[in-house]
Amino acid sequence: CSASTGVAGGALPREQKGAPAYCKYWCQYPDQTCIKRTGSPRHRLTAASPTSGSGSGRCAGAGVVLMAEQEEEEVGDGFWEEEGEEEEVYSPEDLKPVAPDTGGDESLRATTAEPGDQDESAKVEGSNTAHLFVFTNDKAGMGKVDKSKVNKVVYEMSKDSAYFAHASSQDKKNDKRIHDLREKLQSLSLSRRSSLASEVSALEIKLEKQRFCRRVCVVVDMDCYYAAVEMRDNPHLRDKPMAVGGIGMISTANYKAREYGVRSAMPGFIALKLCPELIFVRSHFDKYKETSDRVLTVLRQYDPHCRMMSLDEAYLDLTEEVSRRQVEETSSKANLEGGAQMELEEMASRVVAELRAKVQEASGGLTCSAGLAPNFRLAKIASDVKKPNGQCIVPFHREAAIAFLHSMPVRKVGGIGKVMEKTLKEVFGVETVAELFEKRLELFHCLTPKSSHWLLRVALAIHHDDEAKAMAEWKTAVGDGEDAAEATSFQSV
DNA sequence: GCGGATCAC
DNA sequence: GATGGTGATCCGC
Repeated sequence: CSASTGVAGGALPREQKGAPAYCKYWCQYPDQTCIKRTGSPRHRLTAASPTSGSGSGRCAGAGVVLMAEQEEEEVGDGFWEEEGEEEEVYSPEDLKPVAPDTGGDESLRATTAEPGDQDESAKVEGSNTAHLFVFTNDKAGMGKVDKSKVNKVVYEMSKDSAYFAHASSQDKKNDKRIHDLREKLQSLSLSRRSSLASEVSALEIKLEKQRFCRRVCVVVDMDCYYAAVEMRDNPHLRDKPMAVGGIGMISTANYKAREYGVRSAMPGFIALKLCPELIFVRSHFDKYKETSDRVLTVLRQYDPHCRMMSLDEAYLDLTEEVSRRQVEETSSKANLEGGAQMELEEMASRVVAELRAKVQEASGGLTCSAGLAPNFRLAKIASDVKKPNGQCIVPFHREAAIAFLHSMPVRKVGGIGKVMEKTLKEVFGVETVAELFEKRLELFHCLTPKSSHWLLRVALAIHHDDEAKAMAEWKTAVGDGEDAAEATSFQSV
């Protein structure tokens, strides 16, 4: 899971969407196993300048708002833990606590309310800087960490550096964009709003037709992978705070280290300040690769086309495997009783639990976490929910998918990074996906059509290309009879 | 097509 | 003292 790669061994970016078919980096799988299955392009979103009419086409001025379109991984590591097999069927209550900014840190609770001008005023020395760092967003397994304390240390160690100066200057530019967007937002008239309302609702209906809920998408993510491999090979490291990487940058930290707030993508010298007894281990990519290959062998038994996104993360489509087992189960049970088919959720969970056990065996005891959902965007997010060594399933119907996603902070969505997170929060007051949906008219007013469309799909828990294709395949596989009628019933609102 | 920005790992 | 390296994509020019 986590692993930022820079440090030792030299620069090893993970494979991204839309990459060439042959991954020339760490995961050298010539047969394309290392690229993501759905190569949808990212796009970047721009705010229309207040002066230029938004409408179609170009808009001069203003800046970038976001990039998007992918079901990318949260860098979510979990902490190392050998026991505690967990399995989770998602239900709304369970996820409530996951919601946005529950953990302390009032400093981040910014100036959302008044859309006026507090441009330069907010120079309150260090109070508001956590968002400048990638590694300050919350991660699995760091619940007990005193975030404000960590943020303070990070700030103290950084404030005079060139890095910080650069980050601040970038942030300032973004503040300007935020300011422009706020102005744009204020220009939203009632009549404009009502025309947007009909436009957007028509779009929702169209998107809804792309929904397909019967695909079993699974994201498997190894728990703090590099650190886990190192601890497997050096068991005495297990009860000590340890990080893979160096003084410059940390790839992965074990759970002991995370108790101190140490995490991936954090510079080692800051980590050392947070945890003076931290042990640094240099990375051994050959071992990670070798173990990863063994894991891949297991995964291919379940989906021969499974894709490794990196050494520690894989995307599988288990639709066929689960369906096959359902049939098996039904026919064997039919001899005894009337044999109702086992629920899709139940069978999928069972298959994934089995898969994870095999992964653990094949990797010499490493644990992984998994997310199951009707599309990969959701599965990716779900894979982080029960980390470490657990799995989370989003039931295969529309309401569950939406409820699950709506409970999430927008930052959990692949493609929304720290810049977009701040923009959404400060311009629209949006922190969760539910709020994203509530503010869809405002978004359509202020952002480019492309941006708004993408965000609407996110808010509806639809992953378009992905699902449309899967649905088409499913329909043909199933034939055109009544089953096809059933297929359409799944997409109905 | 380039430069800048964002996101991902 | 000090904050990785790389690919992909998109926008504005």
